[in-house]
Amino acid sequence: MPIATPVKKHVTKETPAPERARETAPAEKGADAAGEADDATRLVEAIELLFFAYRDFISDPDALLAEYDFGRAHHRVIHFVGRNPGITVAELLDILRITKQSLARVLKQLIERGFVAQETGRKDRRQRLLYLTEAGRDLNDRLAAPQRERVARALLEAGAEAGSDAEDAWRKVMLALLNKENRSEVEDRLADGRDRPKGRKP
Amino acid sequence: MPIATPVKKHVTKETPAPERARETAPAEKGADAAGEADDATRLVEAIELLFFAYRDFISDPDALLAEYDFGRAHHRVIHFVGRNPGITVAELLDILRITKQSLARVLKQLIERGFVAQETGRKDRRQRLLYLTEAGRDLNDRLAAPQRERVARALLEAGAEAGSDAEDAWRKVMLALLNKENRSEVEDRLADGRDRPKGRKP
DNA sequence: AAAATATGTCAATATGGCTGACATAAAATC
DNA sequence: GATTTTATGTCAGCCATATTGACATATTTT
Repeated sequence: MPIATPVKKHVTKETPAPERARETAPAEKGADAAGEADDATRLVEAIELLFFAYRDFISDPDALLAEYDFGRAHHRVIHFVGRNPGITVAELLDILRITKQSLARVLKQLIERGFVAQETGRKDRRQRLLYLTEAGRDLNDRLAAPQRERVARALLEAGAEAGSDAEDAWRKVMLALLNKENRSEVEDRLADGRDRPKGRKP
Repeated sequence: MPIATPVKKHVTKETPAPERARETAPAEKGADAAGEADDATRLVEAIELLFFAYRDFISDPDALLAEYDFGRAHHRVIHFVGRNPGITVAELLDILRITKQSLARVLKQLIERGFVAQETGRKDRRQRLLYLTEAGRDLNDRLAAPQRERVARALLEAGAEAGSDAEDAWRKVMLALLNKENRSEVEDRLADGRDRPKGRKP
């Protein structure tokens, strides 16, 4: 599917800005003779913004993961277990949208190497509740650091330009991009209603 | 690497909202006793927003691609060739951040099946300039449609809530999320300075 | 003439998805 | 209490898409 960023194994490259001199691009889309951005163009640009932002965004922790011989799959698990201590396997699968067989592989490695711990559920002893170990929390933090910095910087930069509620506007748009069925799931853990309890429904 | 969404081959599943009743999540992060979102939490939430928004966003065209037996890689190529008619292989590689061997495979298929056409560069005859064929433009459009709709809807919803410059703020943040080296590259094709010519430097 | 560049291609490998089938333990239901 | 359902784990194989390294070709630059 669409415009999902690839993985890039050994963080190499860094090409030095290509010449970009198009010859004769046949038909420059639609109505932008002088300086009008028609809706279609604006929307396609938004699509690309998502692509590029995400591409750069997820490029941050790669080097670190490589040191551990982990991949993005491991990162995702670590992140969401870190965010939802005691999450069940089923819930994790629901977030990640992968099969249990796929999850099993990375989860097994994470457990073997001591980043994730399991615990039998007390109410339902079939369940395996997942937690980060000390090492797991540590790695999680080191992985998140560059991403947090990136977001913080971006919000600052943009906020300075666009008004201090830029962050709020950004969040609202991002949230509105979700499938409706996922809104509440995500909203639950979000700051929108700061008072709401996070990740549980007692 | 981190929190990049998986591919989901045969668009199945759709789990019916799990129970989500955590037992005793040990330590609920940091300082949110009552209703305070510390910076770290806000930033982590932003990270997740990017993950979830992107996950849903790229899920749109999957069904369509499957009809053609294409994957996300094909979509990416079609999109960027469509946006940059006459783009060279090297430029495309630079955008996609993959190796030429990886590109070669999907590009070959797209050419064989008549969605992309090559043309020898006139100034530099080593170059292969890439264009979408009629069929390619058509597919590109059909792929983009649900994504455009999604973005349009999101901007509307959020704009209604957050003021009409929500779009502007959103774009500024998204752009600020990019690596500095990529800013100008991306800005070039963006609406920020509506007057600037797109994708060329004559 | 030699070197650098743009592209293509062969071959091997890894990651992380997928499917299907089956196994176990615990809970829920009849 | 027996049966069925649920949560999880696991084996085995497949596929898409990425990687690396090496090398070939045509063309442009030096």
